[in-house]
Amino acid sequence: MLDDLDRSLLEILVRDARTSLKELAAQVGLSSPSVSERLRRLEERGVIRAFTVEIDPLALGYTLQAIVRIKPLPGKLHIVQKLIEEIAEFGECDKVTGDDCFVARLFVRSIGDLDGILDRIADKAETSTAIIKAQPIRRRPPPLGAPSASSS
Amino acid sequence: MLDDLDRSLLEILVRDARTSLKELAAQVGLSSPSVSERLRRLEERGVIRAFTVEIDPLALGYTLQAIVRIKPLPGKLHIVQKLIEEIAEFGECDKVTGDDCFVARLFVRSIGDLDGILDRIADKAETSTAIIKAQPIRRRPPPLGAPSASSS
DNA sequence: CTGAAATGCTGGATGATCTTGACCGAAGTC
DNA sequence: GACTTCGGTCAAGATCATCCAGCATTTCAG
Repeated sequence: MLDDLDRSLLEILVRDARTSLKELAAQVGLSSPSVSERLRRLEERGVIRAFTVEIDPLALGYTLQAIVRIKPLPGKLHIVQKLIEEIAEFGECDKVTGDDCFVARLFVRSIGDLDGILDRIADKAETSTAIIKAQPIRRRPPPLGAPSASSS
Repeated sequence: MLDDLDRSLLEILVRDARTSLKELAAQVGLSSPSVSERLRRLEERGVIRAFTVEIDPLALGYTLQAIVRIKPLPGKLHIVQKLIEEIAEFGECDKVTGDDCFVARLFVRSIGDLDGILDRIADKAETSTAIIKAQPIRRRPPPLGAPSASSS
C-alpha cells in the first residue's frame, strides 16, 4: 500500500513538515508535481493524519506532567470518559484492558493544580497518579520500514 | 512571555501547520513579515519544538498499541532504559515516580510481535502490559490560554 | 522634559515556490 | 493489438515568502 518513496517522504516530513515540495522532490528523485500528488493521496488515505506543530508545554507554563490511571466507579464509565475529554489539561487518554480503565497524560502548571483537577473526577473514579520525572522517549512514530512479508 | 497573538498563531498551526504566512497574517491581523518574525522567535525560544506530520500507525500496519509499565530489576535501570530507547516500536516513554519506573507506549503489528518485543526486556525488568482498546483523547497540546495571573 | 535607541510593525519589490494543464510511457484488460 | 488507467514530466502562470526601507511607539538616560 505504501511504497519506498512514500515512506521516504513520510520520514522527511516527520523530521520537518515544512520541507518544500521542491526539496522533497530532489531528495526522493521525483518532480514536485509528483510529490504533491503523492502527499495529497497520503492525506486522502489518512496515512498522514495532520500537519501540526509540536509545542513545548514548559513554554506555556506547564512545568509538570503526570500519568494518571483512572478506574471509574461502577456505572460511572461514560460520565468519567466525558469528563476526561472535557478537561483540556488531559493531553492524551487511552482506554485499556485490565483493572485500570483509562491511562491519561495530564499537564499541570503546578502541584496545586494537579489536586484541583483530579478532584473533579475523584468522586466518580479511583485514580492513581505518577509524576513524570523525565521523558526518555518523546512522542515518535512507529518504524516506517516496510511490513515484513511484502507481497509486491 | 507569549502574547495573545502568539497564542492565536500557535492555535492555528496546531490545527494545520501548513497554513501560509499570508493566511496566518490575515487571521491575526498582522502583515506577513510580522508573522514570519514571530514564528522565527517562537522557534528560537523553543516554544515551537518542531513542525511535523502525524502519521496513522494503522496505515503502517501497526494494528495494536499497548501501554507497558516497566519496573527494572535492581541494578538494571540504565540497561533497561537504553534498551527501551533502542526499540523503535516504543513510541513514547516516561520515567515516573512510584513503583513502576517507566510507562511506555508500544506499537505492534500483531499480538505475536508484542510477545517478541517484551521478551527482549523480560529478563531485566518486570513488565505489566495493557492493550489499548480505544483512544478517547489523541495527543493534543495543553490549553494555550494565558497563565492565570498575567502581570501584563 | 527631551532626545536617542530599540522594538515591532507596514508596504512594496523581488525571487522562490506551488499549481495547473497538456502530454507521455508503461502496464493491465478486453 | 487497441484502449484505459495510472503515475510521471515539463513549462507557464499564479501564489507566496523574504528582503528592505521607512515609520510609530516605547523606554530610558541625561
